[in-house]
Parts: sequence; structure tokens; C-alpha cells
Amino acid sequence: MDKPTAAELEILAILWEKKQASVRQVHEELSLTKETGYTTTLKIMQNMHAKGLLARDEEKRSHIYSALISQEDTQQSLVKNFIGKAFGGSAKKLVMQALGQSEPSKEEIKEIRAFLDKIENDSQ
Amino acid sequence: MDKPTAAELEILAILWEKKQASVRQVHEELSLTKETGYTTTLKIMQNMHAKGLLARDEEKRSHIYSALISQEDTQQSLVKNFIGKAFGGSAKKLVMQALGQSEPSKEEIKEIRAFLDKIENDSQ
DNA sequence: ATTTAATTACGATTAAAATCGTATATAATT
DNA sequence: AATTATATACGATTTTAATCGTAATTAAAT
Repeated sequence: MDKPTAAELEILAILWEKKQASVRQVHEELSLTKETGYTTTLKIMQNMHAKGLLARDEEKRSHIYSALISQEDTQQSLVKNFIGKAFGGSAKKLVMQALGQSEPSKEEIKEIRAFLDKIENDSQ
Repeated sequence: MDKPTAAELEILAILWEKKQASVRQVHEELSLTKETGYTTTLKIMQNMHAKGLLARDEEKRSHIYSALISQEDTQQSLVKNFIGKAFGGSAKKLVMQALGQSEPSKEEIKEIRAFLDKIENDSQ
């Protein structure tokens, strides 16, 4: 599947969190961080529905939308694409760049170490 | 600075590797992985020069271009932006997603562990 | 029933990026 | 010197995403 655009991703993020929502609800959430018109949000969500990115329940007057692609799958394809485009295919370089600039807490570092342990064991 | 577009990033990647190159050289490299016209490459590089992304030596007939922004700085801003847009600001989630899908080698895992050690010590 | 408010549908417009054609200039070749 | 090849300059076009206005529809309120 084609990767979602920037505006689509913002809407997906809201739907992943809310599970399901009307255009109105999505738009209000979006308005907290972005200056945009209601019909713009509506249009994008209609497009996403037409593309198969969102499901739509038309029972009630105000349609209820929900994401048809999972956050995990989407993030996976985004990361894969990003590593290819911005880091010449090296996941290691991306990881180090991300760690180097984000100042992770002790606890987060611990979690990442545990994750590395898990990967190492799985690969045997 | 504004983040480079996708096409600009491809050109930057070539210039970071070659240090400097003519439009012809960049275009030939680009043609290996992409179907595109010479004047398209030329135009984009001219735009990048106008924007201050590339330096240009006009001594010879065929101008010689080089990147004015470093790979490290660019990757840093790209990653920062990406974490915000695709991972709700959590570098840890990005890191785990990247590690989970890339099947890093033992050697790479070792390097990442060493990097984590370094970060932990620096933060004290 | 009428009016008001809220929603979807639809198309047009705008904006940004990428693409390309053609003219012009310059160098190299014959 | 004339021809050919190669570059740049410039503007127009195409493409894709995002934005928005307005009409039509439906529900709610009076």
C-alpha cells in the first residue's frame, strides 16, 4: 500500500488513539495543534475512505470513521522507507542518530538493552 | 533551515558521497536508480543552489556543485521531525521499531550497546 | 410547519514539488 | 571557419497534496 501523506498521518494518529470518531471529533483534536478548516479535514477523510485507509459507518447522520491500517504496520513501512531514503539503508545509523539526540532516560536505555537481548536470542 | 525535499535529498546523498560533482555526474548516478531527465536534475540543483543548499563553482563550463549542509545535521533534523510526526515524539519507539525489523548483526548490536554505554556515562 | 444548525457531497482553487522542452551559450571537433 | 556536442538558463507544464467555498441534505429546535 502507498504510504499515507503527512495530513493523512495526522488523522490516522488521532483515530488510532480514539479507535473511532466523527469528522467533527477528529477536526477538533486536529485544531488543537493546527490551523485548518473543517471541510479540509472532511475532504481528506473522505479521500482516505475512498483509498481504503479508513472504514466508515454511515448509519448515523454523522459518519463514524476508523482506521483500516494498524499503527504498527504503518510505522513499520514508514521506518523502512525512511531508513532507505535518509540513512542509505542502515538501520544502525538511524538508531544511533535517534539515540544520540533524544537523551533517553535511564529507564528507556534499560528497555532498549532488554530489547537488544531479546533480538539476539531470537536470532539464534 | 527548511528540510530538503525527497528529490533534493537524493542529490544531497550523492554529493555527500562524491564531495563534489557536475550536474552530469550527479545525473548519471541518479539514473542508476531512477528514471529521470537531465534537465530535471539540472533544475533541481539550480534551485538548491538558489536556496543555499549547494555551493557552485562556475569557473569551468560545467559547474561543479557541493553540499553546503552536512549529512549529520540534515539527518539530525530529519530524524527529529520524523519522530515527531510518525512516533508521537518517542525516540524509543522509533528505535525499537527500527531494530525489530532490520535484523541487526551481532556486531551491530554490540556497537549499539557500546553507544548506549557512552550515552549513559555522558549523562552523569 | 418553519427556521436554524450541522453534516456530507462536490468541485474548484491553491501550493509545492518535480518534470521537461526549448533557446542560448560555449567548447570541442572536423 | 563551420559543424557538432554539451552546458546552462528559463519558463511552462504536470502532478500531487492540501485547502476551501458552496450547494444539497438531514436533523434538531422553535
